[in-house]
Amino acid sequence: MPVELRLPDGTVSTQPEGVTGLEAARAIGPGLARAAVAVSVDGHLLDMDRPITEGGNFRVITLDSQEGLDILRHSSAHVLAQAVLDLYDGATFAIGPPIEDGFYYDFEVGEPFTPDDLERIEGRMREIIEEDQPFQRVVMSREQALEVFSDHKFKVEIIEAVDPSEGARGEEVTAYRNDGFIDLCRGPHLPSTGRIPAMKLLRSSGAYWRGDENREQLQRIYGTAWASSEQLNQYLTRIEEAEKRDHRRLGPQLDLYSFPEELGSGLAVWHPKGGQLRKVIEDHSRRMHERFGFEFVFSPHLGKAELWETSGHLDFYEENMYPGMQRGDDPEYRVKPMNCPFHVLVYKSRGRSYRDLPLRLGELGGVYRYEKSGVVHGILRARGFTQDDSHTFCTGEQLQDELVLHLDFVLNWLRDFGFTEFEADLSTRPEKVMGTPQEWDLAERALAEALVTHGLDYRIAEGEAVFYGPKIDVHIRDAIGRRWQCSTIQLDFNLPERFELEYAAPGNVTERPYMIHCAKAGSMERFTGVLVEHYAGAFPMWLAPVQVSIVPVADRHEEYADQVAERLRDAELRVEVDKSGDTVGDKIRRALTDKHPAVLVLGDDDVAEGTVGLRLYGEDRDTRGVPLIEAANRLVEMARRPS
RNA sequence: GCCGGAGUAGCUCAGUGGUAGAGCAACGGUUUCGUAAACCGUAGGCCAGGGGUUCGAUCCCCCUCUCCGGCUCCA
Repeated sequence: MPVELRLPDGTVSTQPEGVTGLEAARAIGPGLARAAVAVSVDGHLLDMDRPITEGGNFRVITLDSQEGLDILRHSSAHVLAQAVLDLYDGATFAIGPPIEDGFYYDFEVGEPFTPDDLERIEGRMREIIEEDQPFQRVVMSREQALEVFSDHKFKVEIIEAVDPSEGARGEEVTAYRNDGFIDLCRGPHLPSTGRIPAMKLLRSSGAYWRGDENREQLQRIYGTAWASSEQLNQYLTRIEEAEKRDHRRLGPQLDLYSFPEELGSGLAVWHPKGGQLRKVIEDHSRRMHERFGFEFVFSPHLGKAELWETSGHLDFYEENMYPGMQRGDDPEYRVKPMNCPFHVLVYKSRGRSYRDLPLRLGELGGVYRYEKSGVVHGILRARGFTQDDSHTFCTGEQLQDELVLHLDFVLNWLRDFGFTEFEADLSTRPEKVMGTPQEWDLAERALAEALVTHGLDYRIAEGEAVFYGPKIDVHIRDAIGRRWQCSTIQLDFNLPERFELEYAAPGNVTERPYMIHCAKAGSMERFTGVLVEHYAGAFPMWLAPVQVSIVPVADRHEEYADQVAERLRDAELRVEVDKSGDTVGDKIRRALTDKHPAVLVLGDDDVAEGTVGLRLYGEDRDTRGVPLIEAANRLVEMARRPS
């Protein structure tokens, strides 16, 4: 019986039963058939030489699509494993999936790989690609597979983990063979190794088997593969560009902050320009908090260990806390890793009535967490940082509206800083929890509704919530498409319980309030670091530490430059006058490399006419003879902060 | 915390088992200049820290600290 293949344009291609993907593609066009790496029937990907037995929606997969690239990278990972097994006696292999922009493969070998090893392996891979070995799909029983892979313990573990209850297929295992190499794999693969157009190994590192730090540490090799060497080069350039945005490089370069070795790992000092930047961000945070009905509180950096026992942090968070400190017979104290217990104490400072609720308490609170030494990463992951933290106490009836308000706050906040793409995760109940199933249902539903109210796309992270309540994490995409987690809205059934929080409900019934933790920027340090990378250091004018650089052409223009500066400072602009003895070109170059949004060049004509030469960052031309008033108005307009 | 790599002037980097080098920045002088680097000069170093091997260590070995790439974790 012939199979009917519905092409993406709606036409139907009727083919004999058992037609291969390659033949079907050829029927559409020989060029397409040459470019094809796999076909898709009703969403199922098949190798080019697999017979098609049932019709459906048919697509030819080429390297122009993400699916095609995934196949390319998966096949590249196989070639990587093949090369490693060829070159290293006793090496065994674990898993090797395609990932964003590339692939990796995990190995167990005697010695970790060195950069020289990578070169050798890449050389062997090129030979395999040159030999154009066909990938052959092999179907075998579990028993056969266990036999074939008996020397490879990780493969055996994978085969044994295949759930036989998954219908008839559960007893079958597929693998792909090329030359003497065979690897377990669902496929599909490229028709042959020669179909890998461009590939490069990037680095090696350690990685735990199954991501479990208690299990074997394997050696992972990362690589990338692309449809052409142009695309590969573009990708490598993109990596370089991303490196130039690195906040650890740009921050010190722009004199924002630094990480003195004497200070300690994960700790930064903020320089005046970084301080200015943070002040603008934090001022905006305070204004927004007030606008959304939050009240500011302050709390100390440490508190009695007993407080952290009551809050439960010493049970579930101690490994992230700095050790206790104690003097003589005084009680032990702990530096705070979170602000919540303090805000709870504010709540408890007097009896509360339903009329007090919702009570929204906010603080830019400095916290300290003992991060594992391998994870600190500039100001994106520090040991001391400042949360724009808030804790809202409300009744059950208020919960829904409060969540909507918090999410509204978060999104407004992020938009003000130029982020437009958001993705949310809704983390739901894990196995062990505080709170009743009814409470969790209520809370998860309330969070989901808040997300829907804002028309925000979200993913449900099943079972990923912490034990004390479900939460929403909001992720942003930056200018070059990277995803960052900043904001979080977290419900808490635990602390109100542990601290026995209460309020008097109407009719003088005692009730327990709900509690919502919320961070908008997350940490001021991380958020600032993300902004540095997002804008590559060239901040929008309202954020820029120096908004206007004034460049007098010669010494005799300095007096006028001071006058202009004063005029602009009166208009609340942040202005610097460059009085170094350097040439005009040099001074302009410095202002531009420091990424100042505006440069005013002042010479004889300007002194005579009361004008300025205006040059804006990102524009490679300048405008001469702009009247000072006009320039000032324009700059003030550009520097306006989001209201 | 784990695996690997690295640490030389403020920054970017050369360098060698035998007294430490460049460019930029800094400082001094000359230049006073109209849109991305004027010229001359000066100074700057416990070669991350500590131990060892050696006649001699910045270089070789060990430990510690810090950073980088990952894993795990995460604001």
